[in-house]
Amino acid sequence: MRTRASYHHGDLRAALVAAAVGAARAGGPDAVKLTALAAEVGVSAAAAYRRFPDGLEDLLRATGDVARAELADRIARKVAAVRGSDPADVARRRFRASGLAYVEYVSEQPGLFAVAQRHPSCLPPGEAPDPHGLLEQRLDALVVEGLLPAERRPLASVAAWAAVHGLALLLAEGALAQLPAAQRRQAVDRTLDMVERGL
Amino acid sequence: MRTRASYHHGDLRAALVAAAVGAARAGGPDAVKLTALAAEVGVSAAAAYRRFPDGLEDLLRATGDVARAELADRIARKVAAVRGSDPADVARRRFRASGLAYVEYVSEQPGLFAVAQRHPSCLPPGEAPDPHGLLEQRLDALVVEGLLPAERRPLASVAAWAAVHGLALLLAEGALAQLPAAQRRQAVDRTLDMVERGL
DNA sequence: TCCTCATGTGAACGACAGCAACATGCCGCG
DNA sequence: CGCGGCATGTTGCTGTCGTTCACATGAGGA
Repeated sequence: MRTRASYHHGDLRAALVAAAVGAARAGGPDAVKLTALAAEVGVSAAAAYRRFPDGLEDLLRATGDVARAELADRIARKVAAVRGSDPADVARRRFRASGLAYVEYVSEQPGLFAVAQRHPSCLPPGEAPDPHGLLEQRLDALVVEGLLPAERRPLASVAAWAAVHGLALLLAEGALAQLPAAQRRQAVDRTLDMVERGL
Repeated sequence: MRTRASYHHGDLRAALVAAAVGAARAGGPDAVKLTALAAEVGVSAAAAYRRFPDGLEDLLRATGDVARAELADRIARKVAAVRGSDPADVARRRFRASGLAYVEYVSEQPGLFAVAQRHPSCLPPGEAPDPHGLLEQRLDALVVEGLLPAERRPLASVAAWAAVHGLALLLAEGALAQLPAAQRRQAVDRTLDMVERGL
């Protein structure tokens, strides 16, 4: 990162994305304002259009990719932290851990996550972070361990994702946002129990 | 409804809400612009502030209440349409019908529903439409018919709501928005199966 | 050294939220 | 019947923001 105040910035794109991520964390998608962020970075608004030809929408897509990467990382770490000697038990606990990580991330970063929801990735499919792919892996592991019948494997990811995604949104910015911490944990456990039993 | 073009409008508040509902149906929350809607109704922007002291936010809350009322009505109708002679079977099918109605409404009116999500009601608790209350009624019926163990009744509404809410959002404006109709139906069935088994 | 193109600037336009001071007319009170 | 007050609307302004255009600058290669 160059602190030098030259005519050319050095890494304007990264600086703008970083500023946008900060604004989104604090105030959600509506707080990401191209004009204000360009000024914050020390650059005219028009300069931002060199790096983001479609303007604000491009910036929000890049910001959403940061959120998706953070989410995928959070899930991967929490899953990897689950250890044990019984493979079936590990598979089951890792599946729960992935759901829990999703809810935790959305609860901690509701504004940034909202950007990811509303603005699809600007990266090519191979490079884009893919939280959903991690869920598919967990479900495959459940099938391998005999915890999920193979005939129920199709569309299982949709059902599980829907439950966890909905719960996360209700807790983070929906009707359950005011729930005290103890009841939040109960709600998460109750929902994951339902998913586990019902999948 | 007065068509008369007098100095005083007659029912400006209702006219603005109706215009806002139309805009939200077509383009979501960001399409609701106080200035443009006031012009559409044939009134200056400042006039709208007489009826909505907090400006745009107030208008969006009132618009969200229309969405919540439509949703509650949709659910109530679909539930009431389920008839049969076996009370347990009726309770089970009515529970599914309420979830299906939720998904259908969100899929058909994603823009209007998004307003309801992001902007809480401006009505006193007693008068506000309450889709969630209808779900609680369905769950109570399941307990009465012995389809849901009483010890699982607490927080069951959270789990069921989360699954249906998440599914609706994924289908309406999320990653599953492009799914063809046949697979959409399968996704809904698969998710409701999970909820029914797992609750 | 000079040329070129990426990068950045300043100015301008239009849409919009919100506020303030002024205008209008409906309705009730004397 | 007339008059005055208050709800209702209006014009006009300020500030923010997205977006575009013509122009300026400077870094690096021919």
